[in-house]
Amino acid sequence: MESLDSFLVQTFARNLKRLRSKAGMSQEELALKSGLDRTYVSGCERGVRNPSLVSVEKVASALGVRVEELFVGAS
Amino acid sequence: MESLDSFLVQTFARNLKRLRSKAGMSQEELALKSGLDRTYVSGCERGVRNPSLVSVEKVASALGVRVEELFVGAS
DNA sequence: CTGTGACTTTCAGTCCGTC
DNA sequence: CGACGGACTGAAAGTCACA
Repeated sequence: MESLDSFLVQTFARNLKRLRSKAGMSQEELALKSGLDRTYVSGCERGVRNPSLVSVEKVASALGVRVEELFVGAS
Repeated sequence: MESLDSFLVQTFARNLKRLRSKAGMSQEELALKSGLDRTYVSGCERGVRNPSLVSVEKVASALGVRVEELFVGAS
């Protein structure tokens, strides 16, 4: 699948990957904790998914970070 | 329609309304500038819509604010 | 452990209105 | 000007087998 050309989506993707790694979690663990599918998390990190706020909230909660953290670098 | 029970959606709703008012724009003007539908903007402000990141990016751009501003108060 | 294509179901997002 | 409803279309949500 092709990655989306939205700057916000790509920023979210990078931060998600960064924060998940920092937390020492695998995509699979994050998926489990957030109640999302492993392949969906994968798609979000690659910037090929355009998640809704409800999905954003789920991963932020699972990572134990504030939502703003997932958007750092978005101007 | 019923309002969503997502904290992030409600936070976004409040901030959107606040920032739009501050900018002195009507919902219709914001809709036009962002390329979204008038009724959709209304739904977002009432917290009955669950926007995607692409839509969030559109309204932030139209309002001339950083994305983080739309999530102020979300912990 | 992660990427990916294909797929079905649900809902984001539009457009027509009324009050 | 804004809340709200109905009907619609395209895209997001959610899942799977396989690389």
